[in-house]
Amino acid sequence: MFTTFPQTFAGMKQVTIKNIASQLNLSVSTVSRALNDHPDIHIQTKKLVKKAARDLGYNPNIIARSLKSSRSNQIGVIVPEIRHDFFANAISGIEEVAYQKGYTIIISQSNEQQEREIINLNSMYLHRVAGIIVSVSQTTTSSIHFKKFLDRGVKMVFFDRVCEDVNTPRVRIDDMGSSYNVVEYLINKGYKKVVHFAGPETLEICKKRRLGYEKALRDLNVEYEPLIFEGGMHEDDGYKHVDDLLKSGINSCAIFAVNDPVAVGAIKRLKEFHIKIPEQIGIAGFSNNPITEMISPSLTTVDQHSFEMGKKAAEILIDEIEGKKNMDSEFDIKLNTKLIIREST
Amino acid sequence: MFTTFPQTFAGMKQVTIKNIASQLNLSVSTVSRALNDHPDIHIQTKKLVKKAARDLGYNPNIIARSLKSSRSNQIGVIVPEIRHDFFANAISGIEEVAYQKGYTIIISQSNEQQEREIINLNSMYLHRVAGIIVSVSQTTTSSIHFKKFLDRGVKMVFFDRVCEDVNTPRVRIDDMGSSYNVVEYLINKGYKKVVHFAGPETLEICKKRRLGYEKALRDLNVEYEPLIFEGGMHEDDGYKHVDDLLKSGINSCAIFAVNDPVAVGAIKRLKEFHIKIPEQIGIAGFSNNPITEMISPSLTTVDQHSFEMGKKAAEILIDEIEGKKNMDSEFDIKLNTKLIIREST
DNA sequence: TTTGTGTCTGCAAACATTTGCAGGATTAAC
DNA sequence: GTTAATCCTGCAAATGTTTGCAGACACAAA
Repeated sequence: MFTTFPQTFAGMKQVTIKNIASQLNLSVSTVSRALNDHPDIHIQTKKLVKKAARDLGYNPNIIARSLKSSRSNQIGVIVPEIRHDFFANAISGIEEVAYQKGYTIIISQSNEQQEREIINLNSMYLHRVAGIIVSVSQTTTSSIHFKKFLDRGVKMVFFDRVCEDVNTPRVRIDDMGSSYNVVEYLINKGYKKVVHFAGPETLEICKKRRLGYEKALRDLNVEYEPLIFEGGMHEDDGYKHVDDLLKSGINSCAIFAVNDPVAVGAIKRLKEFHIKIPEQIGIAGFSNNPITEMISPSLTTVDQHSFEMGKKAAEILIDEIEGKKNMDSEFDIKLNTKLIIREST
Repeated sequence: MFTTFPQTFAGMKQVTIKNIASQLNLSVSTVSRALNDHPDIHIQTKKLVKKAARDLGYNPNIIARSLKSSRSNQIGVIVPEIRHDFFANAISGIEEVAYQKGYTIIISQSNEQQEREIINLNSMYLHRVAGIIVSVSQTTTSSIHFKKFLDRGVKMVFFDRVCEDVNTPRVRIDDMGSSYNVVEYLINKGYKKVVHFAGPETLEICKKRRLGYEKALRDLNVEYEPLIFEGGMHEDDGYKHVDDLLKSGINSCAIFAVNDPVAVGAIKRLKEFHIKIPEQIGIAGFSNNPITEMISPSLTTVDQHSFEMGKKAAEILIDEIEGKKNMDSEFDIKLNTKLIIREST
């Protein structure tokens, strides 16, 4: 008889505002207003209604509510792949602030496919999400699908992998500056030559990191040409690049890899050749994946504060949704990164 | 004039079934039926309606639809922490099959707090999700909140961290059998003693792993008592356990850790003592986190197929939602695990 | 008595859909 | 000419809320 929860059973009809109304001999509108603390309603009535609502186990029907208001409290999140450490952390951050502010997140992954990005975007639009947070896929070449929904008034915020030619708030790191710092550090550390294992040029972040590398070499007046090995962003890419590097006759230098997996692949291959790290060849990655701390030698890398990035993106979006003019929202936010120096350099 | 998308602009009213109806001089019901391929509607009418829908850029209002049908195509997912590698992978798997079958996932994390689990559960219920996939939090001691919603007819599937006293499909690994295998392997490998770094007893999976350890020792007729160090599931726990282990006078054995982080913590500490792994002390973990492959020495562990686990859970839930009697759904699915042998043993 | 003011409540429409029921039209069978 | 059958379409209710407008009531001021 005395359970914590109202008496319910399978198939039981949901308790609506109507039930409360009839039980109390009030109209639905009065009940609705009472529950929403409308000033027109007598305080006594409010108390009465609220008590009845509690007793009956009333729960507002969110669906009906968003039908009426044509807006939901859901925030859409589209990322390339949930399982990637960086995105998993960012999502965690997003969920965290969404939860605090009373929003719910709905997630989908593009699997790096533009086509799927479009489908997901559309599905979220149909669900009348209050806003969407996106990190674009690697194969996304056009921004027309984003513009389409922006034109329809959908609030959108990009993070990390942003879409350059679309006018929305963006949250990312200063890729160029961060990679500049890494290269500068490597040079100061005494490495006579620094090569770069780059990612695909199509990804803005890869381009930026490469530019930072080049700029650092220029600024610091090193006497050699930039040497870049371009490839993907996975372990095998780094693994293969090492072969190419050694074949090119270089056997003493520092490697700056576009991200941690590539750096890890490189370390593996270097170890197979029994090359001494960091003495003979030093190596630095990018992202501060958990792996980097565990691997031997542990890897110098750049922390991107993925969790905070997610939080920031969510904060901006929600401010925008709620009409709070966030000063940040007009900008391109560049979060600080942190160079983490470990054994590999 | 010739864009890929229908002409729309900010604030533009959504195109409804009503618009199509009035444009074609049909009733809304006819249009609705035509779009849903109802047999009552003339084929010509259908074509007409569908063309008009395309031309006007009509999109069904999912909200209105689920208000009417009081069901959505959303699947709720509640996990302890999104950022944990295991859960991130499982979520990826869930999203993958959900996407294939036309569902959308909404995610929230309990942060290992029962209270938050309840709130999330409730929020999902209010959103009228079609079903919920759960991995329970560490601090969840009661199952009353799950029962509450099950009683209300909410479909639910548990994975990995299941709730024992609740009657729903479960997907998990055979923790006991898997840990049995690990211990058996360690003994066969020649380790004279195998100790266990256990997790909190409150977590079913930890209990099971411990039982597997104990059973293996019993079955294989080893002459020593089980030696268990109980603690949390993080790196520091493993780190500290090593101190306790050495203090107890043991300096040659194999360690079977409840999960990879604990094992990794142990490796770190062992290395600080310059203890030889695997010669002097061997060590095995559980989960096959990416770290385990990278760390030196690389860690023997058990692969849980997290991605597949997510997929399986989603498949079962969707079958249940759609009323397809999946044979599995009455069972406790135990996915195969795979012992991955690496340098640490 | 009328007018005004303030406080509280209800009617009914609106949101976009789906669907049971009924009815109109056409054709075929008796 | 009646009856039945088939095919197509529309009316109206229903889903659970919110909200503009109007009405009811009480009480005070003119």
